[in-house]
Amino acid sequence: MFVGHQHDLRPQATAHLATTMSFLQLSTAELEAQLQQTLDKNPALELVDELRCPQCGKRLARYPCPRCAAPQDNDGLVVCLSQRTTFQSEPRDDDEQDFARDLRAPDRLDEYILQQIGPALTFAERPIAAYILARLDEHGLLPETASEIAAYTRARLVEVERVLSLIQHADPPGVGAHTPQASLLIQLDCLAENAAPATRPTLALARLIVEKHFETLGRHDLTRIARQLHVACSSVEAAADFIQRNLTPYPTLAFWGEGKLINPGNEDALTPDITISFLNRAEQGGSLLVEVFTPFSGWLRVSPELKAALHDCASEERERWSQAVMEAALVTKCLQQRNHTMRRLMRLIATEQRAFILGGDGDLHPLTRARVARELAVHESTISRAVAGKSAALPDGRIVPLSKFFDRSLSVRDRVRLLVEAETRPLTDDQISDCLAQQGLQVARRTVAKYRKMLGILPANIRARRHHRSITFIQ
DNA sequence: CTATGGCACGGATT
DNA sequence: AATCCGTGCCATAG
Repeated sequence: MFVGHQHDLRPQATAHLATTMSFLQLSTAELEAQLQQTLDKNPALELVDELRCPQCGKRLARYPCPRCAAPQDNDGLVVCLSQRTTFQSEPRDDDEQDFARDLRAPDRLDEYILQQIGPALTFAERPIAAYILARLDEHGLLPETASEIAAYTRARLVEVERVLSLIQHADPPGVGAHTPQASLLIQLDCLAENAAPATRPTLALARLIVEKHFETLGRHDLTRIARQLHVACSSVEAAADFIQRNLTPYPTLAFWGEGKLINPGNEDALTPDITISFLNRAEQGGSLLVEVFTPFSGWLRVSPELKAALHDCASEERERWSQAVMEAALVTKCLQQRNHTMRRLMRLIATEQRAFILGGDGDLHPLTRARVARELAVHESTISRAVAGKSAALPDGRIVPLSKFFDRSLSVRDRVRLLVEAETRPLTDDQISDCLAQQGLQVARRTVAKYRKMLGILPANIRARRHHRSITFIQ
């Protein structure tokens, strides 16, 4: 979602401003499209593999030429498109969070599922599957009904239902269900296929409870269920415990483990605009290499030939070409600006959030765009634009949107997650709040509740025991 | 009475 | 100026 390229020729001042701004907020892919378009249309702008100094003729790795006096008149007409910024970040004295973090599981849920069901799909069913997967919410549930999907994809209901069934029975079982209840039922069915005979009765009872007494189960009124089903209370308890232990109302959580949510609408997490890696093998403690991706490699410049030829041509032509040259100069200048800003921004982020880059969510320091803007002496909106819609690949393979570096509460959320993971008996929101206070974090009870919800953790009275990270086979 | 979730307000952030 | 976020208050369920 970017502002369309202006085909008309505006007064320079506005055009400059507009281009600088819009370039900055473009992701690499979007920038590539824009640039390609401009390259095709504007003969004054050219892309060259290597650049030679107009004075000494030497091949340049930097512009302007470090040896010769910089050609002042050409200033701003050339931009290098291979960006590499390296720097040392301060060695840290305190913590020793140097243990290896486990590497990430597969990245995208929709791809993962598509991989599984792909072979079973007919050609016509593929778009339906793609649509459904795109519409999953962050818990892996499907807000729309099958008939709505059918209407939207102009497919027959039976086809949609078939695809839906495939998705629901693919690996994180229960994905694509309409409600948590439906999801649980599907998960139970999947479990039933491999169930050992001994667990069959429990399984059957669990299914019955979920199907007919879901509401009551939610209130944890087990005795009532037992009474209505004419079953022993202990059996109901066993079934409830089984459900608690092996199922999750949020299928993706089971799959992604501890609270790593994916955002299906956010495809820019796939193609990072920036990579951060270790400069040498010296792993921790060394410097970080930050690399800002650019659409093309090489140099972008205003064609010197065309510029020279400007003088001797008809005045009518000259008008148009001079416009073209100016636009080309503008584009390169803006690109320089963009690169400069991105480089400075990333340097700051990488030093400031070194702990987070090396470690995990809990190590994120609070950082605001406003502060970055102040330190870099640019306007706040500049930082906003620079951050918007871009993502960075971290040394350990995580791909995070740049906005994550500015998440105010990520580290606290992580603390909450750890607390709940380590709990022996369910902690109430108030207790969690107290624990946090002991760690020096003053967080209101109400806020803990919000974080809990964000993490997909059920309220204390519902989660009797720790929940498992994935559905395991029963023996 | 306790634990939560909903609504909404104020201040910070973008 | 618009939006986001933490939080307090209140209703509700157990």
